[in-house]
Amino acid sequence: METGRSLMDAVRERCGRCAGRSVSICNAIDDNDLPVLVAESSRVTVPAGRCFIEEGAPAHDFYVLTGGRARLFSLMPDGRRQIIGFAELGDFLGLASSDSYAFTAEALGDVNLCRFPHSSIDRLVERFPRLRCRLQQEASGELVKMQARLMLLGRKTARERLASFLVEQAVPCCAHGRAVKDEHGPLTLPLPMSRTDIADYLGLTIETVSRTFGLFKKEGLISVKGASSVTLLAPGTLSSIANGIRQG
Amino acid sequence: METGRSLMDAVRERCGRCAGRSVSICNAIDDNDLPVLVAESSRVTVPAGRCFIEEGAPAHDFYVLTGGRARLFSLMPDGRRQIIGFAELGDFLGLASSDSYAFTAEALGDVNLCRFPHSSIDRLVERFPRLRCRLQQEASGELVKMQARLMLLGRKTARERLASFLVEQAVPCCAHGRAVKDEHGPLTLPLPMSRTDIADYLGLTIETVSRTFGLFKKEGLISVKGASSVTLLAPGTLSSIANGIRQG
DNA sequence: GAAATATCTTGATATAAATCAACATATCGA
DNA sequence: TCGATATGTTGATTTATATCAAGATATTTC
Repeated sequence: METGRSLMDAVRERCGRCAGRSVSICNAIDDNDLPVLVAESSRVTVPAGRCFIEEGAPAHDFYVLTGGRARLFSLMPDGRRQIIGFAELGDFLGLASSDSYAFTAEALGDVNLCRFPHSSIDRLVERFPRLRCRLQQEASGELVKMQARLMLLGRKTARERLASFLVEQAVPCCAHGRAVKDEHGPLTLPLPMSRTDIADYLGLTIETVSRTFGLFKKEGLISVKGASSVTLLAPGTLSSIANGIRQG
Repeated sequence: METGRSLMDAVRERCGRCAGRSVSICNAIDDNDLPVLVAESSRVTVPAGRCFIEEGAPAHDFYVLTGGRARLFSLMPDGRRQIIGFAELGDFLGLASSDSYAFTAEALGDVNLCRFPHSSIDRLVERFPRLRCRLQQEASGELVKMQARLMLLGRKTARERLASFLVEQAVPCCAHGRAVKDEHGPLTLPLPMSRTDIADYLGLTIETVSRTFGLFKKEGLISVKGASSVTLLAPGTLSSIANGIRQG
């Protein structure tokens, strides 16, 4: 059974070591069934700055992000940009599309992906009904996040927006399920995106973002190392600011 | 077969005459199978101003809106409100929730609904696999709309927001699939929501909404009858403004 | 490792939209 | 039908954030 053996090797290589295995939609599929997953998908590597989904282009594939981070955004004709989200490990991309993609996805650093053609997802879903539920769950979670972002963009102040952003970035760094509180002590986060990205994510200008970082620093809420790393010194206070409970 | 006959009568009563039948998720189910749908759901009538979904409450049910309109919103602790959307005929409510609802739903006028407990949807989906696709499609469409709303709230001016709102309200009034253009001539829309609702939907204040209505009126883009009805005199121009192509 | 370039921060000023305030119109209840 | 209440409009002023403009750090390139 040479074929069987080498297939298992391929699977071990692809899914066995995949960092996204347990957090992505792939966790709806048993280890035993991984060969099917491998057969229906292909691995893609995208260098920093390259787009792998283009707004308006025909939507043929879904992607699972298995390494690195990406910015998702739309543009207005005059170049105004709104960043929809920062995709991270395990995120499923391409749900928000009918015939064509509703956003562009661009690698922040180097990015690893698994590409699933729509037809592959159809076959997988047919074979593993649990996957359908998992996709549904993914869509629901995405919708809930979107609603929170509407509140942020429609009704929050610049301070509240930046605080919300920092707390949101901290969530994956925290123990699962726990809220962000002061008691957890300082929390250091990487910020792989530029200030411009943060501004376009929060509906602000780069200057306002920079100034607000400055204020938080002065107030002892954060400390900054070289613009691409922050330490939350008072995560709970930031969380209160984010929710409009406390103003500073 | 008296039972059979009366059941068919009940079905004819409930789904046969339902205005939402062809636009809601129910269109994934054949006429022959409607009795199952009737058995798994119940009709609900909600008087004007009453909430039928409460943000944070445990999410037990989905709803299909079959008459009237509803405002969906979240609140911040200090009362700031963001309207997530205005639900209309055929809309499927409750997808954006995990254990608890992510928004409150409040009847604008009197509202008719079909309530589907989660368990009923599970059974229906098991029995009619096409329904799963339809739900997926519903979620995708919702996500695409949400992304457009992020751009609106994050990057558009007051003029662009109101123009976007008016064009959006016009879509269900247009022939299906056609874009809103000037050639279609004047388009009269009911506006069942208050100015405050519109403001909270667009991330503006009531005064700014009112002033922008005033400007559009003066510029001959719209005419207004008693605050709850607008006529779009130049739908195409409004559409250009909405997309930031033209500023006035 | 120094120059060149890009990114970020900080300051001065402008402005779109918010807030405060008065008035007008519509809706409702007796 | 009329007064009372809610809702919407318009005007004057304030303010949070954008814009304009330098300067300061990073980062990259040779």
